[in-house]
Parts: sequence; C-alpha cells; structure tokens
Amino acid sequence: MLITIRKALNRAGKRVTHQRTLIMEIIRQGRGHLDADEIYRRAREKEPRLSLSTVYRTLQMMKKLNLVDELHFDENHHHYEVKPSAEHHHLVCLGCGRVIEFDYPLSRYLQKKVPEAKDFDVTETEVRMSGYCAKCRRARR
Amino acid sequence: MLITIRKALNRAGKRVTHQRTLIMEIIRQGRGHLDADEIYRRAREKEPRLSLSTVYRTLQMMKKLNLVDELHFDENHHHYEVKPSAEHHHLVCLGCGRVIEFDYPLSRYLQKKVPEAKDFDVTETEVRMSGYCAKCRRARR
DNA sequence: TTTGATGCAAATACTTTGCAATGGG
DNA sequence: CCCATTGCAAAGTATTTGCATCAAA
Repeated sequence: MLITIRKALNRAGKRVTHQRTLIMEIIRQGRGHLDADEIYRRAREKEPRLSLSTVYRTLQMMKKLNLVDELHFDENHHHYEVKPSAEHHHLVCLGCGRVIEFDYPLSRYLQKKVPEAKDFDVTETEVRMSGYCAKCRRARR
Repeated sequence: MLITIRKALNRAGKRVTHQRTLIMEIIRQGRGHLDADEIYRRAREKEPRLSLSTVYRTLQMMKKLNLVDELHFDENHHHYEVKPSAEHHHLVCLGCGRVIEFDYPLSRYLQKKVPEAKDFDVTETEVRMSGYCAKCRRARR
C-alpha cells in the first residue's frame, strides 16, 4: 500500500514526505467520498500542524500523477478516492446525500460505441446517477 | 419555447418575471455548457441591473423544477443546460476544455442492470468521459 | 394590495498563492 | 547543503443570505 505511494512519488521525482503519505493513507481508508475538509480534519488528528493548503496541494499533485480520482457529486466541492483498479461508479441520493458505489465496466464499451469518443484518449469515465433512495422517497414532500 | 417556461412556472406557483424568462432563454441559446457567470454576463447585456444572486437563485429554482440540469465537469464551478429531451452525455478534453456532446441512452439500461439502483428513484444519469482529444494529445508534453 | 422576487452588499464556502522557514535526499 | 515542500496568512473565486424595495398577480 504505502509502497505504491512511495514508488509513484519517486518515479515522478517527488519527495516522500510524512504529510503526503498520511494524506494518501487517509484517502484510501476513507474508501472514496471524502472531501478536502474531511481529509484535513482526519489528518490533523495525527499531524496537528498540517495545513489545509498542503491537503489541496497534495490532492492536485496526486490527481496529476493519476493516483486519485476527483469526483463531482451534486455539490460545490469535490470528493476524492484512490484510483480504483476495477471500474466503478456512483449513485447519489439527493435526499440524504448517501453515496452508493457500484461496479460496472462501461469505459471500454462506450469507447467503442460512441463515435465521438473514437478519436479521443479517454483517461476516465464517471457515471453518476442521482435520485432518491427508498427511505428518502417516502419522506419526500 | 417561452410558453414552456411560463407554463412550468405557473404550474409550480412561481411568478413569471422578466429576469426568469431571460435567464432561461440564455441557457437555452447557450446550448448547454454555460456557467453562472457567463449566463450573468450575457443577461446583463439585455438587463443591466440584473444581479448575480438572481442568476443563482433562478438556477437553483430551475434545477428544483427540473427545467435545467447542472453539470459537473473537472472544475470547481457548475455548468447548466436546459433539460434535454433525449438522453445525452459529455466528453471533456482535459487539454483544451472542449466539451463534446454525445447521445447515448444508458439510463434505463443501467437502472435494470445495476442492482444497487433497483431500489432507487433515479432522476438523472450523467456520464462524463474525460481525456485528450486528438489535437491536444499531440501537443501534450 | 399583497406577497413573492429582486438588487445590493455583506457573509460564507471552497480553493489557490506568496513567502519565509523547514526538512528530505 | 540545496531546493522542493511546508505552514501560515492573505487573496481569489464561487455561491448564498439578509433586508429594504419593487412588481406580478
């Protein structure tokens, strides 16, 4: 786990700092769906002097190195997860905000089926379905 | 066109104001992919006293009334388009930012295929594929 | 005339940046 | 020891809110 991070950083000529491994570890343990602020809060429990800027800077870097994915739910901030090996997507409840993950391989399929994508080097495919879960549907006014 | 907006507002018990019809008309003419600020700039050409808050408030309302879709590209603000009748999705070039639309009906299919979605009232399905278009791939360092 | 909607200004939320100090290689 | 990285504070951008005024019904 940590070895992967260390390796990836080295390969990119980036320094392996305590902050970077900590942040990455938190994202991994968060099993996706953490936002920058939540990552910051958790990281500060171990490293109280860590700054929010470092979280953002690390996130940007990880994104560029393709170590994490940035997800866009129905909100005005982002969520992060370590780049998953198996393709999976998200189901977001607009009522309670719960995010349900589901596996579904679509990337290769769409790449073939969609003519517009033929000439494209697709690095990421994200499917986001939103709506209301059973519980929230009942409570909905 | 305008009739639809007027109707939808009436049906929801909302007032039909000059600002609202103007904003809606701009989103429609923008053919999707306008952000709040761009909508604001264009609207002010016709209605210089219009405020940005009104744009945001109108957008929120339209979203709730299901008249517009809010799209999440790889940025920290949103883009808006009038709710399209045919299901379509987006291909985003990370190099030049160009957004290519493609039609592809997936919603019903996924609703059936994904067990996690069975118990869900899905109101929207958005597929976003990102990567590099032919031009940008060549220019990429 | 009666509210709901608007404009304005101020507040909040999220993210980025400048710079001096720090620590990894 | 050198320079990438950090913490801190300050700035920048995106969005929301309170309130007096305005205008649609």
